[in-house]
Amino acid sequence: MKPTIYDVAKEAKVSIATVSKVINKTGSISDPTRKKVNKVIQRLNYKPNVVASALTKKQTDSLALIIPDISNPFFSEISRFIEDKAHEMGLTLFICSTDYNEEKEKRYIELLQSKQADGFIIASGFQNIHLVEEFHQNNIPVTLLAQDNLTESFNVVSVDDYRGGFLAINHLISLGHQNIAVIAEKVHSSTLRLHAYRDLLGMHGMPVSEENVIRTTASIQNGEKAMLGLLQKEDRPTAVFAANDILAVGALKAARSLGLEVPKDISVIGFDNMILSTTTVPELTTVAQPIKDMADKIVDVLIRQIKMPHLATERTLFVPELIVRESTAQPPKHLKN
Amino acid sequence: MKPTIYDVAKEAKVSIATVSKVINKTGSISDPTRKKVNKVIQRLNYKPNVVASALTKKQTDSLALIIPDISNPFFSEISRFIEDKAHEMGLTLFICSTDYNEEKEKRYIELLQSKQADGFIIASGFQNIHLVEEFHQNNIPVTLLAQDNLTESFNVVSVDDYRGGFLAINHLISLGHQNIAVIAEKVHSSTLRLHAYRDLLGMHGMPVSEENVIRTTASIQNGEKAMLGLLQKEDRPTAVFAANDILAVGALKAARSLGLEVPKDISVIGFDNMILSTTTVPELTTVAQPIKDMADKIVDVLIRQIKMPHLATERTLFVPELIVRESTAQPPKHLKN
DNA sequence: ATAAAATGGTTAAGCGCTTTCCAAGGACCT
DNA sequence: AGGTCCTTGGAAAGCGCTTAACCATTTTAT
Repeated sequence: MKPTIYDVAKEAKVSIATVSKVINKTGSISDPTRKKVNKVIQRLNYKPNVVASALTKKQTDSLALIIPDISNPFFSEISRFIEDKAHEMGLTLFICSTDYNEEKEKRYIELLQSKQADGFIIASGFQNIHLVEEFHQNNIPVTLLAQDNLTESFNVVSVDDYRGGFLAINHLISLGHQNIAVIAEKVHSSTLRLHAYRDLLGMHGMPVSEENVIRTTASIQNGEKAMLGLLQKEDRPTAVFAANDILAVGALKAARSLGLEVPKDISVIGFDNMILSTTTVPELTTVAQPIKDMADKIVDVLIRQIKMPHLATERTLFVPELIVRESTAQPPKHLKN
Repeated sequence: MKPTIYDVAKEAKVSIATVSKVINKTGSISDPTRKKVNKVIQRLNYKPNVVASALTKKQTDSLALIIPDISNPFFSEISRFIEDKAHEMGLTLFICSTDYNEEKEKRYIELLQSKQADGFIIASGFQNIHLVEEFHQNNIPVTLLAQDNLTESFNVVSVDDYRGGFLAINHLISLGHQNIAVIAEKVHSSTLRLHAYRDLLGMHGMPVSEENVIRTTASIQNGEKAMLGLLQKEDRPTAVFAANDILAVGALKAARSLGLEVPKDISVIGFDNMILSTTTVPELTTVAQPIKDMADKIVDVLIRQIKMPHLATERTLFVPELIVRESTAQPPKHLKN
């Protein structure tokens, strides 16, 4: 049998209270007894049962991270940073992939409530925001990641999506593009990126043709399909802004399959700056999110909320950065006016 | 306050034992009382505290998955399948990234033992196998993933790495390549792939030059660096087998940076068939592991071991498959003999 | 009709910890 | 010498659940 605190206490000839206190460095314990207890702990290879301690402390020192899909590189990269930060703060992480599926969202959230997670991080792409609103009523700490919801007062940390969209479109416009299309996910953050597109085109007196904005879900195939549609149009765009790199990679593939050269014939810009964006040919111009900073911040915010539940909510927006690589250039000459 | 089983019992005017039994569908409870209890559970929005139940049952219904890095696409893809399967079996998963770092390995394993994980999955890339051996002594269920260790009798599920290497090299040889190099990770599975290389070259009477085998760790940069070295040699290989796709992508980049065309000037073959391998130009010829099957199998094996600790250990090797895409071709004419 | 078994539910112990409260003893002061 | 304070450690309650043991009915078998 695994040794328990009782075994340690008996061997060390002290009470279990004392053992508990030396483990947790609480109370006041003299040096000799502390050493004696520690020696026994070593000898028995005793490991405290944190399930038991969680039950008494009503606190599990674990967080839940709810994302659409860990196999999506954007989420796996950010998850990694969140894991590191959480671990650094002495917390463990449950990572759950919900596939943009409300059913799964519900199941996982109930499960993790049962598991007594101390707090929840809900990432972009979460469908049923009502589920999250229930957290508020039950006073469960939540913070939203890259999902800037304005209807309720959640703590959120995100990139400034509008600004990111602005950066991307502005880059294309300043290269001389007049006919710019967008392929965007059907999630809130992409909608914000899209707003920047519309606003900026408006500011430059360019018409926004609805044919030029495609809404889809993130996958290489969908990016490909969307791009194919765009390229078959009569008045084909000279540049496309894909609202994430996955979609952009699909767009690149589509262009290539039609024999079009990027960026000579058409420019493509992505968003997120995932590893993917350096493995393509040409390498992808994109907008980078400071995901490490975001990861650190979100666990800080969540911990703060756990410790001090009644603090004001806070929204943190990080500023994105344009990364110019090889996939954008001036539009083809004959198309310029 | 969150409702407990006592609240439900009081409201339903039954004992907590009865409530427990209807929740767990154990014992024999009449239909009327069951309905009555369930109604109260609904009304109070009661969620059983699984921390408490874990303490009494001495079982947490959770597994630990120890991998080097969740942000590596190979691991994030397979983690996703493992998560799905575990969840399907009613288990949750702790995923931990150890960065090939013995320090972190140790910390995480102790942590997860404290958390009372019911079983452990140790993935390829785990450095300190002694840590795992301790599991055996403590009777903690472990199974090894894609890490075919022969020194101890662990349960393992893996791809047949030797056969995979064989497939890759055989493909290159049958295309006519005589001068084949290898870039391999410094992990056991890659070593097996390397054995196939040596054996096959031997069988065909080709000399194995040690200059042609590079050992490194998995990253795009390392692949690039290794390839650069290979290409600067006098007697440059006409084909290279990268023991995983990450390395292969690096190799592709290196070739391109030197103005070499793949596969016209040099062939590259990868291993793993990650999404990455379809996003490159040219698309990567590679060896696919059936990771979904492997994922399903490994949780089955682990669960079996948890339930029946004294069953014989079992090693399951899945057979890999060659996926021919665009990055391999016959060697350049002037180099053939 | 009576014994045996099945049914439906309760009581109570215990899982391995944390933490509050208390007591004993020593140091220090008046 | 007696009182006060501080330090160190222990006793015991309780966290929310499961489950063995038990009891009282009711059903079934003989």
